[in-house]
Amino acid sequence: MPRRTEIAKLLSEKPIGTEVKVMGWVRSFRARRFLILNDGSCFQNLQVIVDFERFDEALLRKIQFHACVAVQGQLVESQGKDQEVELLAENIELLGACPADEYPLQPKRMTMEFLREHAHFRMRTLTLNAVFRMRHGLAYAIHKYFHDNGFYYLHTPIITANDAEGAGEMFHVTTLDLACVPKTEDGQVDWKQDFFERPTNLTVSGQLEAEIGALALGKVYTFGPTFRAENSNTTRHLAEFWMIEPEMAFYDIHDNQDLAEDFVKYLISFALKHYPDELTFLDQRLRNEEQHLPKDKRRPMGLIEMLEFVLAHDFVRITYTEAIERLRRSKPFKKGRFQFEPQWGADLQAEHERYLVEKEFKKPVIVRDYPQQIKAFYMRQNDDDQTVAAMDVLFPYIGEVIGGSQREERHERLQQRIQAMGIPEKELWWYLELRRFGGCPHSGFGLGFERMVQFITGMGNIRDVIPFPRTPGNAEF
RNA sequence: GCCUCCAUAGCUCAGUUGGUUAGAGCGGCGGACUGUUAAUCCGUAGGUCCCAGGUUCGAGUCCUGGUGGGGGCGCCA
Repeated sequence: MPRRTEIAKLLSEKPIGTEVKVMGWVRSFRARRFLILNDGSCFQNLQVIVDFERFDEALLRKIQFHACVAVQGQLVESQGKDQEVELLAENIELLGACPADEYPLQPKRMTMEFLREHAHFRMRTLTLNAVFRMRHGLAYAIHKYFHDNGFYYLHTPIITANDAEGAGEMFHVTTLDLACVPKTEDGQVDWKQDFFERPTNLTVSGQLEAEIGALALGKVYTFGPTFRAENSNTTRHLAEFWMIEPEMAFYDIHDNQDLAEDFVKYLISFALKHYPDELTFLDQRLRNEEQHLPKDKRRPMGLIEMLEFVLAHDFVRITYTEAIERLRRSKPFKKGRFQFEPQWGADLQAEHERYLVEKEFKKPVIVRDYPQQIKAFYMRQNDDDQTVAAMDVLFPYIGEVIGGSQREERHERLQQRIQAMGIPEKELWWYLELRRFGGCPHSGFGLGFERMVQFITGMGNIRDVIPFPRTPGNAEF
């Protein structure tokens, strides 16, 4: 009895004439003769030829959609045209039945909304299968890119007492009994009795801690879960998402932009090179989806074509001030099509970003030097005293994929900003000390992992590129 | 948080100005078929029309409230 072989190995090595054993889930069983198996080792399936007269009728009946079977037999050259090799079944064993009259999934098109309600089965579908293989590949590519470029992977804390980052609403972390919260004499919550003896939260960013790393190791990056308790209901937001945050000593805002562009392009080229089967499928899927849309709502390019296009062109780099000028000269503004007026001092709205990326330049755009009043306290003030060295990388369809900045390394300036913005200075004592003791110019950015996966897979909703999405009111799986 | 749309068979949907017994395709189940690739063909079962209330002679259809979900905006990554 041969040992089990993974389908990926059979399809790449094609040991024709040998006796093999595979295990996998049934994708389809046509004419009681053609059994299509997938074992997750690759996106491709293996076709098994079943001579039904040689097998027990009761067994054949149980070979249903997504049932799990083990098949032993000889690998031969295929007579059909869509595969090179196939397996002639000599022995079939049912590992796990999947009664079709009760199983919610069906071998047909299902909506993403329906699949989300069956999240424990959904990655068995072709689309989610392709997405999560890609997600893995990109996670690997991220580590590889940074490792190959001399970065160190820094693990920043998930539980933090830092309340000053200002990146968003936070989830509280406590072991206190919520039904009976201990109070101090003046009626406040007595945090001294909590686990950490102070209020703590789930992190909204590892950036401030990454800066500690950068000022010792030179180039570091974080890659971990991040939490935002915002009541955001969009196709681009999650309450729990994964963020990549490189932080580099001696990098200014231009070095930062160079890195961001090179990094993102590396991820795209990695996907194109290593996941052609998945991308071809996702490309076709997107075409099929868009057939239901009116022509003007469809994407101008297919998925793969768009990825190649992004790789082939330099990202546009403009200042915020220039972006506002261009927006005010634009057709949609003159025709009153914008809901919000582009105005110096106000943040760019989603409609403005979309116009710049999809209409004006038709490629990714990096906007830098934003007004300081709309950006975070730690961003470095420019010499004009009005703007800060912030940058956002804007992509078609998903908008802001990266936000970053050169950090304010001058102690007095940073302290002034913290005071001006009313942030409790006491909590940031260690952050300020980084500027007093051996500080240096440094920069970094945050990339939303799921948004990148969304862009590369063409998925419209961010909930379909993370296995177990956390959104307001939803934590079932 | 704001705005908006949707909820009919297991799934995707149709259902006319309110009218009698609620439909299709796919899937399921039963059968035929030994080279299929979304197989095909024949047959068959399957419904609390999301929930509660209201208008009406009569509600899947209209109104109010609720629940669940989608999309847009804001916040951001």
